Amino acid sequence: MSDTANTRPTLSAVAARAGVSASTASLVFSGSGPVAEATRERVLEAASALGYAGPNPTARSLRRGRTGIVGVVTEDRLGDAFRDPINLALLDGLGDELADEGLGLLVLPWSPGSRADLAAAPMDAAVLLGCSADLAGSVELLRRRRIPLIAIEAPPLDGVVPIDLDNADATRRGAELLRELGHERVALVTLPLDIDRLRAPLTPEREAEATAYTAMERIRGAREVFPDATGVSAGASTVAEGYVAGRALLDVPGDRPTAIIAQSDLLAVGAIRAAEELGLAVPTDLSVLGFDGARLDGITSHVLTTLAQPAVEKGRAAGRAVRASLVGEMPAGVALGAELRRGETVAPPRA
Amino acid sequence: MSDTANTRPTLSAVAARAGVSASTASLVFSGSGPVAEATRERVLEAASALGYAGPNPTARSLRRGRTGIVGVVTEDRLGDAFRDPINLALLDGLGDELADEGLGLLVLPWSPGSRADLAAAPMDAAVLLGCSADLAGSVELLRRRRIPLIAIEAPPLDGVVPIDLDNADATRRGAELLRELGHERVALVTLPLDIDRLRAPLTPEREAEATAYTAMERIRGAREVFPDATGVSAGASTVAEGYVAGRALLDVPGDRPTAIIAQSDLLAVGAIRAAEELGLAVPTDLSVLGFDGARLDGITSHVLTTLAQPAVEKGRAAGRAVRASLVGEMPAGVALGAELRRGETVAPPRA
DNA sequence: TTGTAGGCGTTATCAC
DNA sequence: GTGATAACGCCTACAA
Repeated sequence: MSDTANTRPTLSAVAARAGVSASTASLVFSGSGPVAEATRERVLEAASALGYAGPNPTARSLRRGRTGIVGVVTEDRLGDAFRDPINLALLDGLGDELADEGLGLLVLPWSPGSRADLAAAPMDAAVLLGCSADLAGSVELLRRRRIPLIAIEAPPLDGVVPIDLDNADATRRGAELLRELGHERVALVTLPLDIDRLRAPLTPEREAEATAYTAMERIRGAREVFPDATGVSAGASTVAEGYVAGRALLDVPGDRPTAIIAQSDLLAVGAIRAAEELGLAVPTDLSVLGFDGARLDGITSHVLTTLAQPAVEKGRAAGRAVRASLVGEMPAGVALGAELRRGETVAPPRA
Repeated sequence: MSDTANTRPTLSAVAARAGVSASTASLVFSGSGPVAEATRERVLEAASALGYAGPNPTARSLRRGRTGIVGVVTEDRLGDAFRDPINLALLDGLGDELADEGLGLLVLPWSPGSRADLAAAPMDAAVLLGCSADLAGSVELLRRRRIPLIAIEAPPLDGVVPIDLDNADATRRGAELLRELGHERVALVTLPLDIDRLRAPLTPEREAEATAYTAMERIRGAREVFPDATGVSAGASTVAEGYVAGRALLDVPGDRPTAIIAQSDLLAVGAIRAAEELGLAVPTDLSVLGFDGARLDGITSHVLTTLAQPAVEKGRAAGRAVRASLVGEMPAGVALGAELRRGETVAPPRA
């Protein structure tokens, strides 16, 4: 048994066995330079004899100054971040765009529960996903590392490339539709306002302390049309939470809202279920507006009237920005738009 | 402006500025060794003056022989792999278990569409996720790299630590329940049989060439009770696919099956919808058995009779196996069991 | 076409 | 407590 049996073979071991120098062997594997056919074969033979699996990625990274890894920072536990269909679509787009470059995704949860060590994670660039103001700390850290930063729907941050959605404007357009139909009492079901994800009525105090950028932008857009609109914040973007929120808004004495602006389609579906359980027909007794426009497997509902966002394209745009920043460019930010898609869940209020 | 303005500062730059040696500065950051308080402060001061963000992760990895990264190899595009609630739960468990150790997850899709470069990805261990026989090639590669391998529900592979579920036995127990109730014509709706994910009737030929281990094990378990059972394979584990499969099985002339064994809850829900659309009541006209037992947000259905599997625990077990293998142990495999959970979707066949 | 030399940024070891 | 030295495994000028 040879003495190299137990330790990973190195390039020089292979070179030695093949009777060439390490640099020549290196050329065989990197392909960046001419090597005589005979030499190449001897090297490959030595490699397979030794069980050499190719250059050590870490050493190569150090030498080249590139890891081939892109970090994806999420504000949830892994599973939760990926439970949102919009994030999944985004991930598809991002993954596609990066896979071509041989870049891998390193998932970095940055939530109160478990937070990855952003200081120690090897990466060439990072995409900030469920962005809120709470991210400021992590951004600071990554910036010191001089890691190019791409943020999806985040408040403007110095030196961070924004991939934005017109959350406020899109919501405003949706709200205008409701107003044109004659609605006046409109309630909101929002995404979580911060990492505490408290499920509770909106209050000026809570809004003042909110950190979730997307949620706040959508609220802002709604208020441009219905300045006094209030409502409840959900604990997550799920049908179950939408249902709870819907009950809270609809199962009340006195005047109910005639329309609900939900900040995601899942929340909208939940609200609709709450309404129907209370004997309210959608859209005759209650109009419901959603947000996202992603296909929801297995969740039956009316055809939602919703603000459809280009989620896959968001991911692609982020991927392109990552690639640009890796070749030293400072990529321009991207602003994407959501589109009002007319379904069957809004109508004039009952006379 | 100093001449170090444009390049990432290094540990020795910091050391130089603080007037100490690199090794001493290193101790300040790694904390592994005694450093005089005054020295420490001077070093930290120099670091912040230079904008040093801590030791370069790649260099550290090279030196320490550890990257702090665990690869997760999936057989789908990212988005698709994470669309399955079972995988999400598993990821939660795995992430939890690894986060404590400061280990990050590097997602490596290994599908015909986009396959990560398993030879070049830095990692200390890998978890094989949507495992099928097609993985053999990638396993071979990773094994040559001497990377500890943990496989979730995979066919036995030399040197790979298995985290198994009793797919065959659990399905058999479910099938036995159906037989005891008096069912004789039982049809299967299976998970995809291979990476082609063809949606089509089961045939001996297709089964012979199938590579998806979990699907085949569950088929095997069903056949222990209903040796002649046949059915259709779905193109994915979704309600939509379950619906299509259900139509194919139920919307036929002649004797319909009186029971369906679906290989996931999503498929089961789809099959139930197909049945009801055809005017068949569940469970009176048709019994449906699911698999998984995960909570499905927003997907309303009967309370499923299903084989509930410990998905989070699967992830945790994999995480523990990873940790063990990183300290040089060869972890024992783990065998987990699914439990028959009686819901309201099975009943005796109509007389 | 091949080899030599040097360094990527750290940290472990061992002296002092 | 601190510092010199070497090594982790590879790649790339440059020289031969």
